[in-house]
Formats: sequence, C-alpha cells, structure tokens
Amino acid sequence: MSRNKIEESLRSEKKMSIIQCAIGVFAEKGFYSAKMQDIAEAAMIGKGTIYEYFSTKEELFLAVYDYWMDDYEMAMEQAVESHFDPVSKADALIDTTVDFYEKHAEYASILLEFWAHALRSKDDHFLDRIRSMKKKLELIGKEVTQQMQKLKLFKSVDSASFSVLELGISDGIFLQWILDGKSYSLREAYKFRQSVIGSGLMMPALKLLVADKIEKKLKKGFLSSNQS
Amino acid sequence: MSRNKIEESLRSEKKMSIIQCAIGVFAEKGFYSAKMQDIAEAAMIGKGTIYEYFSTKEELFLAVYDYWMDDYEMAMEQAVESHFDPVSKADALIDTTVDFYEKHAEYASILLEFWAHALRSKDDHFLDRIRSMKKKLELIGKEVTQQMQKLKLFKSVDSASFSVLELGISDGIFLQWILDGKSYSLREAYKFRQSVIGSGLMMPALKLLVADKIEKKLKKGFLSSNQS
Amino acid sequence: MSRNKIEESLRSEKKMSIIQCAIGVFAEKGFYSAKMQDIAEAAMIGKGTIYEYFSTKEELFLAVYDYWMDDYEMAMEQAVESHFDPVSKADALIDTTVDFYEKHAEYASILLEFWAHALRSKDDHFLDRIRSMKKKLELIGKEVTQQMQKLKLFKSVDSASFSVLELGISDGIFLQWILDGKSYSLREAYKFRQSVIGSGLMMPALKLLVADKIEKKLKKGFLSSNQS
Amino acid sequence: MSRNKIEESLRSEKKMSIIQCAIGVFAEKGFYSAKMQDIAEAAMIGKGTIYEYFSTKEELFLAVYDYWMDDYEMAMEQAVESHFDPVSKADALIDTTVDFYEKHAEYASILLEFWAHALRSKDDHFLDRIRSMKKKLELIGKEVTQQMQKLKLFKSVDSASFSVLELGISDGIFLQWILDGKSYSLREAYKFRQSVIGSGLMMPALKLLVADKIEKKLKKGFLSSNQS
DNA sequence: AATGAATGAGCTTTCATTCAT
DNA sequence: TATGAATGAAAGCTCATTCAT
Repeated sequence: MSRNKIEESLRSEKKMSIIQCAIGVFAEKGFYSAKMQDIAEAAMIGKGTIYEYFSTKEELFLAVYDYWMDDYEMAMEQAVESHFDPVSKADALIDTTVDFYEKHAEYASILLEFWAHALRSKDDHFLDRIRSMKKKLELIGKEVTQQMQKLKLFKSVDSASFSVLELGISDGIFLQWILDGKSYSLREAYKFRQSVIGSGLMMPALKLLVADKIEKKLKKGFLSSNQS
Repeated sequence: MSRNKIEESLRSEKKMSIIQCAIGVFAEKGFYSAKMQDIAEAAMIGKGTIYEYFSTKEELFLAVYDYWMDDYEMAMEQAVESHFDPVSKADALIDTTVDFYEKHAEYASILLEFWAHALRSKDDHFLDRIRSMKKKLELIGKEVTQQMQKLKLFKSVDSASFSVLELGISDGIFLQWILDGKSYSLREAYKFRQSVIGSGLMMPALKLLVADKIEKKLKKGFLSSNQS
Repeated sequence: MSRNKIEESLRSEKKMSIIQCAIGVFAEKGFYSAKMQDIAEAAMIGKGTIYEYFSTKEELFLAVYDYWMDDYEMAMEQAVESHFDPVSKADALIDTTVDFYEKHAEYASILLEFWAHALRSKDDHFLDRIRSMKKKLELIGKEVTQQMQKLKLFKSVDSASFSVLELGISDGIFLQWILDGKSYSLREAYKFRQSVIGSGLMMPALKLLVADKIEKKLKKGFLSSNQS
Repeated sequence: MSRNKIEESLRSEKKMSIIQCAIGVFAEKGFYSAKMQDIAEAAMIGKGTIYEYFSTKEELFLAVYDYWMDDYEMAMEQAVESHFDPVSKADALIDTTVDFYEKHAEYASILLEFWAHALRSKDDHFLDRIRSMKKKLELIGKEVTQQMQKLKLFKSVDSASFSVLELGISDGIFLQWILDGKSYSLREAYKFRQSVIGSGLMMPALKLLVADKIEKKLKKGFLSSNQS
C-alpha cells in the first residue's frame, strides 16, 4: 500500500471510530441534546478533531445514518444472494432484519429522529438517502415476490405494492416492539406476521404443506413470553 | 355555570388555542427549532403568557401530543360504536384512521419526534402516554377481531397479537406513505393491506363473497395513481 | 407623551447607553478583541440584552461610528450657522474640529479600525457611511471657500478640490498628533496649517492685515511646548 | 560564503517569501480574519512552517509592516540622494510617495489596522516602529526645507513643524484618496497640495517663475478626471 | 391575567498554536 | 527542516425562562 493509501485508510478508520462513538451519543441523547463535546469525549479526542472529519454536526448525523444503513443493506443483499429458492430468501430476509433490529434496538430513536429530520429539512439531502435505501429494499422484496409467483407459490399480486407494504409492516412492527418496551420476541412477531400474510397469499400447493404450522402460529400469537 | 367554572372554561379554551397553534409550529420546525416566541406569535399572545398555561416547553409538547391523540382516540371509539357488525366496524376503523392521518399528514414529524423523545426520556412520562394510547387502540382491535371470530368470519387467531400487529402495520404504512412523499393513495394502501390480510384470515363463508374483489385488488396494488 | 412614545424613548436611551459603553470598550480593545461580554459588563447589563438592541456586533460597531459622527456633524453644522462672515466660519470650523478631536482622542483607534473595516468589507454599508459623512463636510468646506472667494479674500481656487484637500489635511494632522503621542498642541498644529495655507491663498487685502501674525506663527511652528 | 551563511541567506529568503505572501492576505482580510492557513497556502508551505520563522501571528504582522516601511524608507532616501537641489528633491519625494502609495493602495487597510493596533497595544513595540519611521521621514523633510530656506526659496518657517505637517498632509491625502474610492488622480492631488502650500511659502524670487502654473493648478483642482 | 424586556447558560464552530513524525 | 493532525480556549449568538409592571 502506498504512503497515500495508508494515510487515507487511517483517516477512514478514524472517521469510522468517530461515527461509532457518535451513534451511542446520538441514540442516548438525541440529535439536539447530543453535544459535540460529548461525542468528542466518547471518542477520546478533542472537540476540534471531529471537525477535521465532519464539517458540521448535521453531516456527522448523516454519516451515522449512512453507516448504519449501509450495514443493513449489505446484510440484506447478502441474505438474498446466499439462498436460491425464494422461500429461503424470504426467511433469510426476515432473519437478517430481526437480527439487525435486535442488535440495534437501542439506536431506534436515531432512526425516528432521522426520519423526522428528513421530513422537515429544507433540502432533500436527508430524504433522498432514506428513499434511496427504501428503493433498494423494495427492489429486493419485489424480486423475491416475483420469484414466488413464478414458482406458483404465491397468488397473483402486484409485487411492487406488496414490497412497499412489506417494508411498512416491517418498520411498523419494529416500532411497536420498541414502544412496547421490547416485551415480546421481535422474531416471533415477524413470524406471526409472515403467517398472517402467507396464509392469504400462498397458493394451495404450498399452503397444504404448512397449513398446520401456520394455524398453530396464528392461534398462539407472539405475546406469550415463552416461545417455543 | 358558576363564576369559577366560567373562568375555568375560558382558561381551558385559551389553553386549547395555544395547543392548536403550537401543533403547527412544532410540525414545521420540530421540537428544538420551534421557538416559544414563534408559538406565541402564532397564537397572537405574549411569550410570557404561554407560561401561564404550560410550565415548560416540554409540557406544551406533551399537551400537543395528548390533544392530538385524544382526537384520534375519540374518533376511533366513535367509529366502533356507530356500527354493529364487526365487518363494518373494521371498515370504519380504517376509514377513520385514514381520514385522521391524511388530515394530519403534515404533523407526522411531530409523531416521530415524540416517539424518539419518549424512547430517550429518563422519566416514563412520555412513554406512558404512548402506551396508554396504544392499549386503548389494541383493545378496540381485539374486540373487533373477537367478534369476527365469534361470527365465524375469521379464522382462529390470537386476537391480542393480531391487534398489536394491526397497529404496527397501520403506523408502518403511514410512515412509508409519508416518507414516499405521499405519492400514492393512503386509503388504497390500507385497502390493499386489508385484502392481503383478509385473504389469509377470512373463513370460507366470507371469503367466497369477496374473493373476486380481493383478487382484483391484490393484482392492482395501490401504486398506480388513478384508483377507481 | 403617549405610552408608546415613552417606551420608544426609553428604548432609545438604553440604546445610547449601550453605544456609549461600547465606545470605550471598542477603543480600548479594538473591534475584534472587544467581547460582547465586556461591553455588557461595561453597560452593566446581560450579554443577551445587547442583542435586543443590536442584532450583531458589527451593527453595534456601526452604531458607535454613527453616534460619533452625528455628534461631529452637528457640531460642524452649528459652527457654520452661528457665524456670518466666512473667516469666522473657518475659524469656528477649526475650533470645533480641534475640540472634537481633543475630546475623543482616546477613540481614535476606532476611527482607524472603522476605516480599515470599511475598506475591506464586502458590502458598502460601512464605506457608504464614511462617504456620506465626508460629502457633508466637503460641502461645508466648499461653501465657506466660495464665500471667501466672493468676498475677494481668497484667490481663485477650485473650491471642491480645496475642500477635499482640507479634509485630508485635517485627518492627517489628527493622525500624526495621535501617533506622536499627543506631544504637542493639536490646536497649534491646526493654526500652523491655517497659516501655511492662508499664506498662499489669501488675497493681498486680507493678507496685509494678518501678515505679521502669520509670519510669526510660521517661524514659531507648533512643536515648542509652551504656546502663547 | 560559508555553509552557515548560505543557510542563513536561504532562511532569510524564505522569510521574505512568507512576508510577501502574508501582505496580500492581511490586506484582503485584515489581521483578524486572515488565517495562518491562508497565508501558508498563499506561500505554498505547511501551516507549521510559518512558525519556524515567526513565533506568533502578531510578529508576522509586525514583520509585514517593517518590510513595507523599509521599502518606503529606502525609496525616500534614494530620492533625496539622487538629486542635488532641494526643489528637485522635494519633487522626487512627492513622486516617490505617490508611486509607493499607488503601488500599494490595496494594502492601505493594513496601514490603518497597524496604526490602530499600535495605538491600543500595551507594549510600545508597534508604536515605536511607527515613530522611528516617522522620525526618519521628518528628518528628510526638515533637511529639504532647510535647504530651501538657505537658498532663499522658502520663507522663514519652522522646518521641524513644517515637516511634521507635510507628513500629516501626505498621509491625509492618501487616506482621502483611498476612502474616496481612488476616484481621482493621487498625483494630481499631491501636486495641488504642493501648489497650495508652495503658493504660501515661496519667496517672491521663486514664486514669480511658477506663479502662472500654480494659479492654473489651483483653479483647475484635481477632481476633474482628465488631467493634463 | 398578560406581557415582553432582561437574562445567562450553553451551544456550535473557529483557528492559533503545538508537536510527533 | 517541514509538516499538518490534533487541540481546546474562546467567542458570538440563541432562546427558554423569569419577573416587574
């Protein structure tokens, strides 16, 4: 590696370190109550040093979001790529999402605040990031849905609409879970959701195979604490 | 009405007026960027006067949320009470929700911010309000679901879990709709959701009646702009 | 006086009080080293209060300059108006200038800094003030010069150019006096200047009357400390 | 040249290069707004390198002033030395001054700021430089004046006072010229000044020779744009 | 009750200076 | 010698809150 590249890499590493520290502070205090001082202290650097890497607090906030979403996106992409049949893919996507959300549950407030920020911000910078992320996820969902349909596993349904709906449901469940104080299993909630939806969209062929399991799941719900 | 009561009533009216003006300001600027001065100006009163009714900015923010949620709650309660059969009730709930969300779309960022605020706040004040609201809505959902099941319209499903899921889905769809720039019809998205879920949970008796309609809806999706 | 006017007047008074305190601080420390805190302390008010009257530090600086120049301008106008013959007017103008400069000698650095600021400032706000002030003084000088010429006391000279020159000379002498540590009498320096110039521009009629006096003045100079 | 001397010389050269670059930056932005970074960039060296040559920003500012004044002083000394008769010397001094000021007009704000700085500075460091410079120029002026008197070209006038006055006038005219946006010829203004003063101090012998020219100059002034 | 002038804690951001390399 | 990453003191400005009227 050339001298230049090493420096570049060091710089990038330090940037990451700041971002990681910032995540914790933003999550705990929120964008406005998080002070640059706090973040600097968390990263054990001088206040001014942050400004060597990010020109404003807002930019750092954006970087935090990006860092996080890149992580999620990569995980999701890997999930689809490592499976061949769409049913496994769908399962893997849910698993990945649940893993991610469970791991980052404490940072949920950042997500909410970021969305709020984006909705209000004059420039579309923030909103654009969110939408570009959503587009990618919608695409993944759409493809899996279409594969399901091709294999006659799913009824005929507008795959784009369904993908958007799925995304909304996913965020919605996560949100409830957080607001409910994580008092139940997020994974079970996702599976329950899958049962409800699957129950409606599966073609008879597939349905027969899993009908019993689904029926049981529906009856059981996800609120009882001891899940099998 | 006694002298005292009249005064009390006047006081309450003024409080409402402040809240109503505050909603707009909070929605536009967000909690932190909204200035007490802005709110005072919007309400055409002096800055100090706000403090006669609310002791801090945070308390006013809380009042704004309460005011809003009370509205929603009342509308929802009225929706269930004015219908007898559960199917109409379910339809009415959706209608009410869509009406409410469409009407207050511009205030969505408050909701997000409030949630974020609540998740972070040391005291559970904020979170408690949210949960108490959620409990009420979950109860309504649970009852309707149980009625559906009693009438053999719905499959056997844990009504509490289902109600929680429904709430999450509802918020999730709204959120996507907002983040997507309200580029499609919120009502159609809700109906699509209903078709997906209904398709899975309806008992054959009910299903036969609406199978065609549902099938069409699923095929069509909600993203095409000109909805019938 | 109406309620409104009283308030307006109080406000104006407070503004003046801030300006007066700011003059001292700006003079002592210079624009950049003068802290808003310092000025607030000098005025015995809170830091924030200054911002109720001036929106930025720069605006306060401008106000300080204006306050000062208005003073000077008024004194100069009064000087010309209270005399009828141009010779007395010229004497009065010099007296007024010397009085003013002697009184405000300690604030000279503000003047210099203001000029420097004006020369650099992107917007012509500052420069415009200076020029408008200069225009007024030039006009006064021009009129007196023309009156002198009309009365055949002065040789034929371009009155506008002469007025500009006089202004430059006036500022220049003041500047030297300050930089020389006020080691001689400013008034004597001005009179010396008047002798030098008068000696050149007076018509014989006037010259004869004052030739002796002028000659003495020129010989004596203004550097010897004990002036008669 | 010894190894040591060569290094010394190189060091000195680099110092000069920094000073020259600093002049431009100080002039454009002013002492406070000029950033060491800007200066480093202008000199195409690292920020830290400046500190190898100047221990503080203030010292660099001082060096800039010295560099500049040394230039002026040398030019003035050369002007007197290269002429023998005092009239030519006086003309040469004016020419040199005008040349210098015209060439460095853009740096005028530095001069003003430096003066302001000097007047305020606790230590007399800055003020001493200015005074030592002034002393040299006053001496030059005094000698020329005395030569004029010796040759009976000038009336009897206190040469020291006159020299101080001349210096003040010179700075004053320059200042006006700058503040007036250089809207007229600085050289013409200086010549006009010379006519006014010369007219008063010349002895009849010299006066007769140039009376016509002077009279014309006085009538014409220096404000009309197309000068002959 | 209603007001808005006054306040000062507290913020982000800047930048001269240092120092390890 | 030359560098520029790191630093933290410092300052302008904001705004929730207070309180005299």
